[in-house]
Amino acid sequence: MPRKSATPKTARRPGRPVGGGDAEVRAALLEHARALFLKHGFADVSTRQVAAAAGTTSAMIHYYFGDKLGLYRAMLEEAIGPFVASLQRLEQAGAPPPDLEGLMVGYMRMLATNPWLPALIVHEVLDEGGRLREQFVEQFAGRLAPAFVEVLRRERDRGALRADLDPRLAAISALSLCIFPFVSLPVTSRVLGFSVTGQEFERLARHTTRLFREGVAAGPGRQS
Amino acid sequence: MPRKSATPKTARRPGRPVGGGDAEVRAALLEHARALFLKHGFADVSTRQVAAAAGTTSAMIHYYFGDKLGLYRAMLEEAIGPFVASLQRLEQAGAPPPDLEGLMVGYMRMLATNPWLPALIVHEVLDEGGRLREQFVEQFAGRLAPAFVEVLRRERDRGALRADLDPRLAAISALSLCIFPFVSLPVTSRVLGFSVTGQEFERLARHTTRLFREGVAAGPGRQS
DNA sequence: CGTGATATTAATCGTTTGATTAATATGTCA
DNA sequence: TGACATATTAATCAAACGATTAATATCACG
Repeated sequence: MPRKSATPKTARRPGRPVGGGDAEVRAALLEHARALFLKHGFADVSTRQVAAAAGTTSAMIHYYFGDKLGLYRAMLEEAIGPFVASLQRLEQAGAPPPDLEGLMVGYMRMLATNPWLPALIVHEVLDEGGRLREQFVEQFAGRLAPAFVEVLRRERDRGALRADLDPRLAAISALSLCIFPFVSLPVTSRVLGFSVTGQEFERLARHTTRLFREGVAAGPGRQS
Repeated sequence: MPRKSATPKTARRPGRPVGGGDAEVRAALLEHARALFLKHGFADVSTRQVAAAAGTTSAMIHYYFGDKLGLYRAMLEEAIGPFVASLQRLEQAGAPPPDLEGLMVGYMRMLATNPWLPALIVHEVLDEGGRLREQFVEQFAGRLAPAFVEVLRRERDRGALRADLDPRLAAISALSLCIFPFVSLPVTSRVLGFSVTGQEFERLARHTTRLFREGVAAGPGRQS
């Protein structure tokens, strides 16, 4: 016998819920949007999927963010916001000239601490036609990369680096050494058993900075 | 006055076309599928788009390849086939132990010569949940990476490399130095004015191999 | 208390997508 | 020359998608 209006199971009727005044639905949407969009890409994830993961309906996306792209933008803003802010803070604080090793290790630690960052870089920066690539490049790569070049040029002119070193190429090499081990982790963890957790991260960081300075060759001199 | 059945413009009626016996429609589909899928990703490109670019209809995709995924698989097969074949040829040919520099430069030249390869790597290998990632990893990264490790281990035991060098980490560094400059080219070309055409490629190759051997530090000894 | 702002569900709309089919025209070969 | 294989277009289908709306329930405040 079907009851009139009291559906007994989890089915809920429309209407504002009782408890929370805090925007927990909005936060849940952002959280699951980050997890899903960064894992599978923007086009591969539907608004219904995100809403279901967050325990709500796709209409809430329209309510809080306007549309799917609005949710994506808000998610990215929240994700890279802290990094852009800390970058600005560094620039304004009189720019205490950072040392090479500190810069590299700091950058790597940032990638290791936020495991979703490499995926974001792949989807947003490396991927052709990544949404918001413009913004990401301007606010992030466009400032970090020239800073790297400047540090290298200064160290070279100071005599600490080879005189014939091209700072631009060296910056690209440094960024490659710092970033690629993390964005390629899904592959290297399988084909090489690689990992970057805790102790292994320290080994990677030491190895990378030393390789950049000294290379892999044996002995103090050069060979052949 | 609308004519009865003779639509005068380019509109064509069904039926087998007159000339070609060669499968030029199939080839055109593969060609434009590669361009579009590698540029925008599998999910972002519709079968209608590919068909229109190839000057035909989406029914031809069904006719020649079964479905969208079949077209994608065939495109990838055609794209990476030559590389897998040459890899097998190298393995079977008694494995003439390759030198480090040759391996690195050869790998980089491969990326420079086929400009769509970096995009393929981003979409298929680095991207979480990339279709055919399994196959690509097994046939490509899963063979190239261990080969790299083996070469490094041999050179280290031979005394050419530092005794305390971890071959696994060194292999990851070498791959980073070789691959990342190419996959990050869409970014570095904008923020650093970087390029890898002709003469610039030679400079990059020389710089990279030398940095891997000797590092960036000045002088023959070490510092601090 | 009651009225408007807020938050939520369920239902639905129009579009696009991948896939398929019927019709049609050419090639091939006995 | 007729019959079957091949290749193509146009039309269409069901499903999924993004987006929107109407209904509904609670909250905040006078």
